[in-house]
Amino acid sequence: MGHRCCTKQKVKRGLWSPEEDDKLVKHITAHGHGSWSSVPKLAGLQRCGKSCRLRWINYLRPDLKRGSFTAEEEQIIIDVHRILGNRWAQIAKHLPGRTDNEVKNFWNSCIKKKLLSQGLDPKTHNLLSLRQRASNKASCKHSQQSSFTVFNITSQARDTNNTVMMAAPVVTFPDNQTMAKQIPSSEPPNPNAAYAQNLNESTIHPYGSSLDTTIVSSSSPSSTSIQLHGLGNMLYENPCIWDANAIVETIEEPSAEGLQSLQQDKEKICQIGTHKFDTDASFEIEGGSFDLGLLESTLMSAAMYRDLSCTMDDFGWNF
DNA sequence: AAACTCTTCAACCGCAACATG
DNA sequence: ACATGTTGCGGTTGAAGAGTT
Repeated sequence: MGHRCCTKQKVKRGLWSPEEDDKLVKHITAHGHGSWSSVPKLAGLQRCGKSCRLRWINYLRPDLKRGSFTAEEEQIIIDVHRILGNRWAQIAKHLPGRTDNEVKNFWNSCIKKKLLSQGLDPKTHNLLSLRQRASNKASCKHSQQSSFTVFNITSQARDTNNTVMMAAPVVTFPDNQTMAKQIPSSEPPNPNAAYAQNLNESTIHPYGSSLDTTIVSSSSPSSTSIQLHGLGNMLYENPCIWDANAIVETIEEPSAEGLQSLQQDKEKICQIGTHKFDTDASFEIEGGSFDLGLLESTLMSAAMYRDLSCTMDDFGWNF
């Protein structure tokens, strides 16, 4: 069964031969593609227009970048995917010379596995529950890591005096300290309302991190304030993480040594270089210097993965 | 060396949105 | 308003090559 556009004609399918490529390139270079449905006839090809279009876009276009993806490109894909999900065409727009098909294939063959091996759900970028991770581990040959990054902030931020630029540390926890608990969802039906509510009210717990992060203001689209609290909230009052898909699991009370270690982490985070922040300090993240890595760990994974596609479109990705 | 399994990625499929008459 | 054609997209398939037994 061929495409609807070419059911009347006899068309060739499958891989393209160099001769066919040559015909297509010559035709489009000389005349442009115009209406794709007319291209096969004009170019002397026994293909349907759809197939010609695909071949040109994914393989023959002169502006295509060939070869493996760089680490930088990979990071862009991960970051943008975290926000947009499987919108390959949108993601590809952030990678000059790459096609949606290429990005999709790279995701499915490489990045997906990499995230799984790090204990992250490739759909949501949240941490997998213990059960999910266990089942994944059984099928993943390369998941021998004893710890993984759960909170990776690379953004620049200013302290309350608006003077000090900081780079927050990466905080990792060993596997045996990872736990997840689902907050019972009483989600309003309107995703925009849910998003607004999350931004304005909800407390986000970067799972496994010693930071308790609260969005305290979102009045301006170009800036977001994030407040850092102490550990106690997370560990005792609301020991939980937003995770729409997670299986509910019990959180064990931390041991005395664990608490001490967490307190040390807390102090480390508040002590950046020579500058010491109050543990309840607020940091304002400017839109211009807002790194996707921050988005990753705070806003998105926690608040937005509830099918907020309409909100995503309004996000205005202007790199 | 042969058989089998796994991985990659080009190409296909079906659907939705849009354009045109 | 409707029918038809075109374009673009995301999910899926399967051939080919690489790796393993």
